[in-house]
Amino acid sequence: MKRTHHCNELRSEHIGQTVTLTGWVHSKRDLGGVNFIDIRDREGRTQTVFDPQDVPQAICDVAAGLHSESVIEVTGKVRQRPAGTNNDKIPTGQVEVLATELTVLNQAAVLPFVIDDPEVAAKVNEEMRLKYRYLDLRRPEMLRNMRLRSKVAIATRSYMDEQGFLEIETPTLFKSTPEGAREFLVPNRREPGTFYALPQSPQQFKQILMVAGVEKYFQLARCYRDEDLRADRQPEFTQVDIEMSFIEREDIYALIEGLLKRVWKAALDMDIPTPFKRLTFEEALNRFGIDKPDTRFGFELVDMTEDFKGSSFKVFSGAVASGGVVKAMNAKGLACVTQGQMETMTDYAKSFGAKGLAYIKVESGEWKSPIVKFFSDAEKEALKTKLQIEEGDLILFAADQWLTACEILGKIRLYIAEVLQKTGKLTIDPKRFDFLWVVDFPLLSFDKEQNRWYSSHHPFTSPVAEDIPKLVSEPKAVRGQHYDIVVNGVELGGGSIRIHQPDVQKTVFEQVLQIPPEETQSRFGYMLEAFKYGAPPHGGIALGFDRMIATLCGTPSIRDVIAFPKTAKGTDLMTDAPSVATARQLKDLRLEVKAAPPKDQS
RNA sequence: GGGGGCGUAGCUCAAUUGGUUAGAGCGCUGCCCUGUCACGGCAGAGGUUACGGGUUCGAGCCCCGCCGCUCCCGCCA
Repeated sequence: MKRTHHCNELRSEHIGQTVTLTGWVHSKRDLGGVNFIDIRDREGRTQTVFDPQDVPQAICDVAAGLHSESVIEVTGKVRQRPAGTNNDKIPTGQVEVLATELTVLNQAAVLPFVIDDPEVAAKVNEEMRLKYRYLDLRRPEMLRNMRLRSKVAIATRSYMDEQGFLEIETPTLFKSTPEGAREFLVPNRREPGTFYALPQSPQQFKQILMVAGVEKYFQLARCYRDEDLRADRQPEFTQVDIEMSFIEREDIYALIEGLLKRVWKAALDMDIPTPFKRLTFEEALNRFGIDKPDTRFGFELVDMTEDFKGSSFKVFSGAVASGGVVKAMNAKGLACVTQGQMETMTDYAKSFGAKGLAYIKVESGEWKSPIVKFFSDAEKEALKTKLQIEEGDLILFAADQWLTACEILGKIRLYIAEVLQKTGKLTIDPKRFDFLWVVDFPLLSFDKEQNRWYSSHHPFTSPVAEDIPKLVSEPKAVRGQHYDIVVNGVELGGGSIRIHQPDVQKTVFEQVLQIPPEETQSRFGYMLEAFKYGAPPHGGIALGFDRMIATLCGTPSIRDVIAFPKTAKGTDLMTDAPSVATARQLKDLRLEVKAAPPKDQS
């Protein structure tokens, strides 16, 4: 190509030069005689002029017939724009290119949707944007996201390299380990009836790399999980996967704080303060009702258990009597909620397992509530003091087992913040990033349905050393050496110090998680084996790369930061994947499909 | 697996309580226009109201089903 400059390059100092630009027809203004065409490439845009007084009519005619988004090559002389016609909106607005030659490299058909007007384009249905992803990605907003993603990937690599880490790739055709997330299976043609699985993460390989003496590993790893999707979940996604040997939790905190500092600087030119705050799991739940608190606004939860344990309001005292708690939250200034909004909130709370949502509205100096008549003066006084109740407040309650009560109010807290933001009563600075570590998670959680303990994080998480004796006798009390990194209520990542002693690992698998020994052997035998031959103490972390980019870009959906994302049902609207396999393919794999073929949709 | 929202012209949206020929802006086509940059002006084309049933004298609107997109719960060690 003869391109001499990109479309965001020409300035006054180029006046007089003959240049060639290539790019897309961004917009066209045909004034009957003179014709202006803004040519755009990924860097920006430049105005070109087709004036019949200066160029042959034939060229002007071709220019006049161009559709938006056609690809052209324009050669001409850079000149100062006539006085009063500068365009301050674009950096090249001082000059224009007087075209002398025009080549149409690709005449574009009429577009399915406009992409030159950012406001209109931003409203286009996502279905349309996904089907014509190549058009959507041409929008400057999307291009910016892709650029930022690239910058962050490179900053990550350079930081990790400086810290002495090796970037090592691990297989994506892996062994099926049917625990945790559902896996994508890949049939093995060489031995029909056997399957690979796509890894949910490189967890086991990175630990093996530690046994292999790598000491410091990282990878921008693609991970696959066949679970239902959300705005922040895709069936395939990218993790910044990290593992180190001979370290403790503090080493990981310092490493990641340094990495995020570098990333925020590279992406947003922001200096984020370190070290980050730390919250225990218990404190996070107690104050915010969630293990990934958004600390950019108040409405913290308050414990009222002691004050209501003897209450004549049986819903509260009953909950305490059966080992539960009473939690309250002051939604400052929200007494104005309508009955309808209150019902919506109650339904919302019920969807998380609440039996109801008790409340007090403080209006005209009065406590308006169906339950306040059951409260003693002492109870009212306790509420007033602990919750700092004032005129116009709305108090919400949850009385249940500790975790449930906290989580219900935690969800309501987020819901309220969202409502207040929409109505403009709460403003959060978009440039504010509240980082924090959540630590001291319980190693195990109990599954009531299956009547057994399962790993809160994963079965390789090391218990806090002094808790190891309690593994079998008192599983509930064992703390894990697990940590999560959280920003603005988004779980950016999590990790742990791992178990490196085969006997402890075996105890966890067989005695705590009660996986039968033969199953342990077939699924994790190679790890237990590897740990026999000199496994260093090690630990690591994985950061959700897509979520991190989405946070940096200020978008709630990771689809906006993935070039070719899938829909909520896991389909690719551009290529129409997944699709049926041919009879020949199935025969090779010795697979028979029993499901009815999908219905054609119109 | 469950719940909510949406689906009307190429795009974004209207369409009173179920009532005449389903409208607007942008885009598109044609004509006019020599300094625009969201250029402007005139004219025009464009609809199986996602799809399939039903109720009704009459359905974009009500009911049932179905497909797609989306948000949430479950799920995501």
